[in-house]
Amino acid sequence: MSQSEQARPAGAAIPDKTYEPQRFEPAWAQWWIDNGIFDIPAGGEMFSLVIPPPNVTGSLHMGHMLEHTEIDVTIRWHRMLGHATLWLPGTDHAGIATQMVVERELAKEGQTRHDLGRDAFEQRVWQWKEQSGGTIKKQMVRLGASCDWSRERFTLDPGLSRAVREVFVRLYEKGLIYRGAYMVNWCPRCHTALSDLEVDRTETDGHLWHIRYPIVGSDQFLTVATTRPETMLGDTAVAINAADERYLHLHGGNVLLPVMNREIPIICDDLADPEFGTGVVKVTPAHDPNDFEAGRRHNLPQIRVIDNDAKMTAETGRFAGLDRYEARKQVLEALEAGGYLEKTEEYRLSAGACQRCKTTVEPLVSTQWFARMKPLAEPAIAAVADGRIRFIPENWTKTYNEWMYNIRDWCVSRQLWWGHRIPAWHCADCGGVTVSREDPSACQACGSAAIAQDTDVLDTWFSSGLWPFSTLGWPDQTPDLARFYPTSLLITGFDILFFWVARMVMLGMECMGDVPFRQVYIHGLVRDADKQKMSKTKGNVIDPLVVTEKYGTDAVRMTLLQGAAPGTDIVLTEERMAAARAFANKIWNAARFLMMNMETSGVEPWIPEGPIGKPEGDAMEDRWIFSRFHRTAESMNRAIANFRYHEAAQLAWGFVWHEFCDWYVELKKLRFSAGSGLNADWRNILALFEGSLRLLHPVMPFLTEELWQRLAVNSPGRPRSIAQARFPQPDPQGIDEAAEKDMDLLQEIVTAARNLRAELKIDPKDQLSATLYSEGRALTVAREQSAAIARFAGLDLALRPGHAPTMAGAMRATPDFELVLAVSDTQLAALKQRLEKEIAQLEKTITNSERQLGDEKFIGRAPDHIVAGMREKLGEYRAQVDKSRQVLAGLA
RNA sequence: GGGCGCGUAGCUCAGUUGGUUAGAGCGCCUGCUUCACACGCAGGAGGUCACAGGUUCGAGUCCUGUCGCGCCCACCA
Repeated sequence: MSQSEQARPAGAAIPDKTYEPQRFEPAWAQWWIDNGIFDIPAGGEMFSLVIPPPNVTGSLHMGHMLEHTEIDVTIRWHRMLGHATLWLPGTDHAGIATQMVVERELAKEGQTRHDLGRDAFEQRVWQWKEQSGGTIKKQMVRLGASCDWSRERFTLDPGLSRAVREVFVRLYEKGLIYRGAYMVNWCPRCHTALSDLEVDRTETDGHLWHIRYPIVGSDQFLTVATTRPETMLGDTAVAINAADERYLHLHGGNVLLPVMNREIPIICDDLADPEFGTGVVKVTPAHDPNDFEAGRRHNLPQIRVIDNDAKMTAETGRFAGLDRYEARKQVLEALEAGGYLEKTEEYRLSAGACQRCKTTVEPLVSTQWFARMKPLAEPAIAAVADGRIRFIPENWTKTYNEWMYNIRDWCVSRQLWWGHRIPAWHCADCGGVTVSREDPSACQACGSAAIAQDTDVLDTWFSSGLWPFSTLGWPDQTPDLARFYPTSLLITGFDILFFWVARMVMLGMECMGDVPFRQVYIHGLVRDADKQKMSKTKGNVIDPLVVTEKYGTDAVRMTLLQGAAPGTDIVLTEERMAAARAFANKIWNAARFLMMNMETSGVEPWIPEGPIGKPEGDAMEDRWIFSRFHRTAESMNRAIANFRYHEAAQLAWGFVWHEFCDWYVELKKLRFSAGSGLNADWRNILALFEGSLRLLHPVMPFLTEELWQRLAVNSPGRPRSIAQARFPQPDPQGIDEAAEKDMDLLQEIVTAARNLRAELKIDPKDQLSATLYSEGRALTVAREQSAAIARFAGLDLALRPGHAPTMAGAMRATPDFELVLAVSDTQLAALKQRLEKEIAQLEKTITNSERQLGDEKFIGRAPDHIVAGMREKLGEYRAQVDKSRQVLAGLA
């Protein structure tokens, strides 16, 4: 017997009194894996999904847990439908993010990556990766993720790196990757270029400075407005609009750049908007994307005035070496001193910040590698347009299209050390570039051996863009690739729709000639009780490990799913988790109760073989619960298929608690008897309970496995795990409308009686006589269920056809029946007394309220809400006293 | 500047193509240690479905507008 076999609970033992998920969840998590429960069968309908690989930057947060729970529900459901189901797990090296984390670690030791050198630093990051990747795997296992760990992948695995290299070379050969000096977003802290997506726009308060540029050969000047005066040092023109008659005569002339004392031309360009500011704009081709374009249109020189550290370059003369913000100050002082500063306005401006380190990015011209996107976007647009890929919720299609239609080239090179090294070699002799699948030994162009590999690495999303096929063995034609690509479904967050989803579609179409997935379900964000996004900096994160330890994994999963309505965010609170734990506890105790009764009845743990159809025998409660079971199964299958997880969770919850436990088990209590053995009652109960566990299994895998194993212990033909059992499918044969109607009547009779008793404040222990009048089916139901009515409603019921002779006080009327309680003299007296006392007290309160509300001083001085509140209360007292008087009158 | 979404019970949210009396969980009130469960049982209060129009036999659900809130995209100094 293996260690994990031993870790299983002891057979059929009746569950302990308290539900303590911590005692069995970790054991089952490990047992599933050790026993190959998630192994994929050789044949059958295929269902595949690749995980959105978490970054190896640390551990998993609630967003991951939500995502993994949704994935796991879908995966377990498909597995239980008998499909060959693959959930491929893995992690992303997350270039810039991980490098930053490790650099921070180094900083604590007073070191930089440069102190270590590239190789040693990479080793260091690998160490970190091993640790973080291990933590992530451990967490996923603990959360019950039913993935196939034998297929676990990492974006820097040799196989995946080969795929990256293959794609890079292919795209390069097709002219879809090029290298050149263009305007990029540069992070002066991370020291790397960034793609547009990696720049967050944030609005800040700033200024708009109006600067006078003297016109050469005149005593006039042109006033330009800028938010970044320090860049003027690199101006190589000023622009006016060709349609702007105010300045048109100046076209072709020059202005003298203040401070720098350089003559620069006045050009006509649409860059200048006559409506904005003065209608004249300075042109700094080296430091602004628009100016860069304008500069190319007019062949303007680019003067680099800010370097990679965001310090001023030698080009700026006396400002050289200054930080960009210090330079701004000093440039402004110089302008002021020279009388060039016309005015300063308050201005709201948006600046780009590095997504990772929040440093303000510097737009500058830099030689980088770019991927041409338009040709890749076209097939990606078509794939969605013609329905080969479907977004759920559908409106994400629009967002996707919007981005695809306006796509711009993608800067794929990063000046980092952690990532896939760009497979390009530069020749020291001829300057030629050799891009190759195999490491070259000589320059392709001139044959020189003096070549060195490009020092840049690729954007981390380049490799994750290949994830759906690189993980399956591509570029080799592996059996997995043939079997599982295209994948069936992707479940991910909208925050990486462009970063990842869009790129997977483009690269999948390009490399595989087919879509990477057929459906994309976009889930919401996990928020805290104040609807705030969870973030480490805000300190409002709920740690999955902490709450799963506290409430149990099943309860947290249930809570997440209950909130997971498509298109909405998930508000996660501890109250909800506590409620979900109560639900788990309820099931636990139902199982405990059943097993205790099985013992006294002499019933061995047992689960039926084959699907659930109709009940044995013709007891109403059996026919009813089977019917409700099939309807629930039908709805749940549909809900999960349509990603309506909240609905699936609610259906399971409502059925198990409010139908199975509240009514069915209560009704069955009337039929338990010692030594009865495995009779029809038990076979029906156990079939339904076991079926309910299967319904619930995708949502609450641990609890259901734990209880199922206890029930299934002596059933030889069973699967090893409930995870391998079939998910319940509705059987029309089991639908019984007559039983449902009868049950409705029984519930109405019982509820009416309970309601009356509560209203008349009759002691729950008092058994009452009552008469039920009806012209229909209610009499039959009441006769057949008289034992249940006696127990649930405390009524000894007499049955009469027709209607009640008088409208007595203790009566409840429905369209189907009238129920009249016989209240005995002593009860009546007690009731009268209680009512009279209540009325007297109420009248006293009412008198006091009326006196106070009649006092003008009080009305005048007391705050309005107090007065209003008191008036409202008075109304309530009056209504209550009226009701009590009526009841009293009815009883008299 | 474009695009998307939200505003339903005290709180957090469901309510898929418009259809009989708008639901859940929590919270609140009342009563119950009923032999599985007080992480429980039973009963109850609480909603002009943001506002104003419109379409319809019928609107929380569709249309228009207003107000409030959030998110995404965008090269205007």
